[in-house]
Amino acid sequence: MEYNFKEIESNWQKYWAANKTFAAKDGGDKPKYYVLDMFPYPSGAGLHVGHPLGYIASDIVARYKRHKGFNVLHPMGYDSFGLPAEQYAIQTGQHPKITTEQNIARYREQLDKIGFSFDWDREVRTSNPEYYKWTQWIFIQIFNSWYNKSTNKAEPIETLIKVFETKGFNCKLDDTLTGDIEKDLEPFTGEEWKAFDEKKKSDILMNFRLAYLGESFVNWCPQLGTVLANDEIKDGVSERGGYPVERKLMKQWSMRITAYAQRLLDGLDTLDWTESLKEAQRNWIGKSEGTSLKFKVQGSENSIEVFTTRPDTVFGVSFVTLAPEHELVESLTTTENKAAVEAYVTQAKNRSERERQADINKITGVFTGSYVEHPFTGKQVPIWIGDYVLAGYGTGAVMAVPAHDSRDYSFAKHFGLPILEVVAGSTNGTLSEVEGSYDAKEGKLINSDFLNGLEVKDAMKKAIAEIEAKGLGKGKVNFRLRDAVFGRQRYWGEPIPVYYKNDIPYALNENELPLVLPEVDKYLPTEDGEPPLARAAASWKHEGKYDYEHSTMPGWAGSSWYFLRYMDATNGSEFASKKLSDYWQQVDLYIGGSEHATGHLLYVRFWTKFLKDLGYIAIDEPAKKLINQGMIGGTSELMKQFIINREEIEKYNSISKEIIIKKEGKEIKRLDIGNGSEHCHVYLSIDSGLDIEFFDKENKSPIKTELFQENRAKVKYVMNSVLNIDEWIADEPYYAGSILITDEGYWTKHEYFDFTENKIQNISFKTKPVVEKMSKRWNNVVNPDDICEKFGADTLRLYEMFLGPLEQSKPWNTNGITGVQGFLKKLWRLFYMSPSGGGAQRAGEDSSNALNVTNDEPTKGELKTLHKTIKKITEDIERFSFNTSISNFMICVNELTDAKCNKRAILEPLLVCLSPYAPHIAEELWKQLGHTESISTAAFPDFNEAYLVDDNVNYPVSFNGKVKFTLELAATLTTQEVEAIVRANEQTAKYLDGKEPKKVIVVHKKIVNMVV
RNA sequence: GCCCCGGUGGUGGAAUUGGUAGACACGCAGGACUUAAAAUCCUGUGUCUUCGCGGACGUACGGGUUCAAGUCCCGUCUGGGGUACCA
Repeated sequence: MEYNFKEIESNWQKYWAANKTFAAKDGGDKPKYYVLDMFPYPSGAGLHVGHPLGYIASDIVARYKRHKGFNVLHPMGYDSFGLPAEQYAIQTGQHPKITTEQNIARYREQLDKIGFSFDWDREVRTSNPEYYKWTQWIFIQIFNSWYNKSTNKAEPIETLIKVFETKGFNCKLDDTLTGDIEKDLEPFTGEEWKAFDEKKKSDILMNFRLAYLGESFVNWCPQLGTVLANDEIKDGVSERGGYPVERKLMKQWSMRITAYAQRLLDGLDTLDWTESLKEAQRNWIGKSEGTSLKFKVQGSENSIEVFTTRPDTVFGVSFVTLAPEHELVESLTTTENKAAVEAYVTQAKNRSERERQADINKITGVFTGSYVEHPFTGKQVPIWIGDYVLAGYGTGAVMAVPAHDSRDYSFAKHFGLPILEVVAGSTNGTLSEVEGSYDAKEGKLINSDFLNGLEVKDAMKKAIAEIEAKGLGKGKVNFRLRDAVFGRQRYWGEPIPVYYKNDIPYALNENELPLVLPEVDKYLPTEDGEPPLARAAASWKHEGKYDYEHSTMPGWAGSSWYFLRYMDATNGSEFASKKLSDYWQQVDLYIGGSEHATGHLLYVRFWTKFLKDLGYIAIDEPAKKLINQGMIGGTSELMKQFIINREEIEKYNSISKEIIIKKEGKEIKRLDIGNGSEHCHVYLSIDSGLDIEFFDKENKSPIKTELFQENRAKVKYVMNSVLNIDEWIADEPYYAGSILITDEGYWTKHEYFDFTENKIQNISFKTKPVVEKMSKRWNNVVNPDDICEKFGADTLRLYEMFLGPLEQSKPWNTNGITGVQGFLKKLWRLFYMSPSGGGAQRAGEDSSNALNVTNDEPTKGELKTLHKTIKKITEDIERFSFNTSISNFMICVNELTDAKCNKRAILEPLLVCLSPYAPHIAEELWKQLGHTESISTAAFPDFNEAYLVDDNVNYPVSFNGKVKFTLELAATLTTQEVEAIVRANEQTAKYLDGKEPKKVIVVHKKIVNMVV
């Protein structure tokens, strides 16, 4: 019987669905294991072959863990709110819900064909009101919470109100609250608080809420009509669509993720994530320790506070720089500098992110005309304004130490400001006119009064102590991490569950949820720039009269807690019951792309910590172990094409032409191509040495011919860089008029010829593979469906794993896939050996039609093969090395084929080992062996060391580290005995050449090395 | 610039703790079967050298540690990813 993967695969996919084979049980005796794939956004393009890479890996682990006796949760769902569906809705007027549903249906169809063991009963969609009800609910919890620095966790806002009522507020909380807007708060007493009106109370509390409405600079994208988070911008343009982004001051909903900065940083140490990913998060959080320091403005009551990480260099300050947006800019500017400063500030503020990035090396700035006093020397220090100082970081002002900071250095050089050296580094005290600054935190302090002679580290401590003692500032930690902008001026997202009464935002009550996304007539902003939700019917108001919030939540809202929803996907009264979240705990294995490093993976950690603080869940981190699967690139197949010179092509439109094929300058063939004005596609195999020339038949003159190499054949029709011409033409009749030429002959009008006009069977037309991004544009997109159709899902699964290590990026090509399919066929034949011949199929011999598996006792060799395989596969899965396990299966089947082994005692356990990788064929053969239950219920075979023990060891014998020959010796021999035997060996004598070895090293059961 | 990860045959890659470098697979060459093709099977395949036995070289490059280095250390080159006036 033939291995008929199509029938087998569709049968088993139906069986699994009908029997809910992979439904997870919520409890029981088995230990739990939670394997999760990163939430896919169902895009209109469907899945290409790169997407399922991680899903296959996680599916293997899920199936393996089931065999190992775990209760496995392996769910899948859709992050189904998002920009592309909305952009499509704007263009076509079709509701994004419809597009989204179609895309999901397509995704599902593709996923099903690959045979994943997802528990589809738990599917979630973020755009489903049953789901986003709880996203809104969590938002309300965050809104109703503040971060208590003394308990170091989030608490209900009521506890803060209690504090205000009893003690009031003395402004001392401000350095513990890291949001951008609480700075301006005035102190108040408990009595005063009680007397405040509701608006005032609301405004004050807004400074503490973890979800808050605040005015801040945002990344505004006019083309998309919305704000974007930092991680949604790449190179100064929007990640989706590539539109320019500008800075804009806006009132916005934000999340106070900065309150969690330290915990997000500390938590990384407890996670088994890749170092590079953790490093990316650390950089993004960007902790820096330093000190604040006040500089008194001369002739004014004001002082400028700066943040510095180098208090040791305070004696090297030669000027102070303010960000253009700094609040003191106006008051510090002297009359004579006013015009220049105003012009500069206006220009700097209007520069978009993109422009700032583009001329990063362009140094700009302006002098205010004012001075501060140096806090220690009392000398006057000029105040400058420069856009290299960011308003949003630290205090928006820096003390410039050009000798020891490269940015200050360039600024000083550009404007001719003094450079004062205070750390003797590599230049040893003679820097002044040397190129560049000395930024290293090493060396002894000079020219620095009480710091002189100290090492940088000690000088820092002493400087901070002195600054604090003088009341000029204090030690401080700063984070680069910004609060996350939460509002989006878009339609296709979760409505923010807030309404406004007398200009005060109120959260909805839980029983009012979900706040369902209203219908609108258009998905565009209104004429006066309000978000699309402002188009909702006039009746869409809270209690019929109060406006709802018009912005919606960002894409990351729904994905920040979805892993919890899978635990209890249909719960109507809670986001997930405590009982079930306690049972399922953390995700044990999370697989997804590294592009989520500073977005999703930071937000999901933030929300997890928040929910834990309020006692809703027991875990502090969402995923214990995380693997980033590598990107799959595309392989394009370039065709070598000859065309008429582009400038002259018009001229030859109606002239009858032919092409001349030349070999080593000599003409070997002429082919008539008629007088059509359409392009004649003339292609030459990439490995050919022939030359092609167009020829004008009417004027009997050659036509200027060019080589063109931009055309890409659809990769679907190319295997090992050989184009399947017949398939290609059948699918793309546009190319039917082409001429394809190789050294063996040519193809034209659906027939093959050699150069003497004889019809031939085929030619091997070669294309040139180049690695590019997988994209429709390059004709190199490969769909998993096509591969499943042609080779089967099991082959696809194995091949994706066989390509290389999961975490490594690699281009897709289908070259090796036949080897993987060959392996499955070979496995199949072990079960269907012809009773007469057995093993290797002789040429022309049919495989047996009946299953032919015996109950004979396996030999020692067969057992060794099996147990070696069990051992390796187990080790490989445990360390997520899937490519090597495929190799090991191949070795196993090769050995069993050589041994002509068709014994049940060997083949049965082998099937269980293989079933996580190639589940369909394993199920089918398992059933044929007489089992009535799914193979997924079988226990993973135990590996028995006893079968692997060899009687003999093949010792490589080396001389000075170079292996010369091997000796098979009994494993029981001691190292001394081995040495004696090797010394006595006649081959040894040859290499020793009569000399006595200086030293002999024998590593037991490993190697012998003689030093001569 | 800074941070992270890589560099092994014609190709994808293997070598888990320093112990026979190139497993497994593709491709290629030759052969078997076939009217032919497909499918399948067998043999060979790192480079150089030799008729052959064999020998020499070989994991980006240059050094080092070691009886022994793809693996550890130092320096250089190079590819990919992240990030960037964050004081």
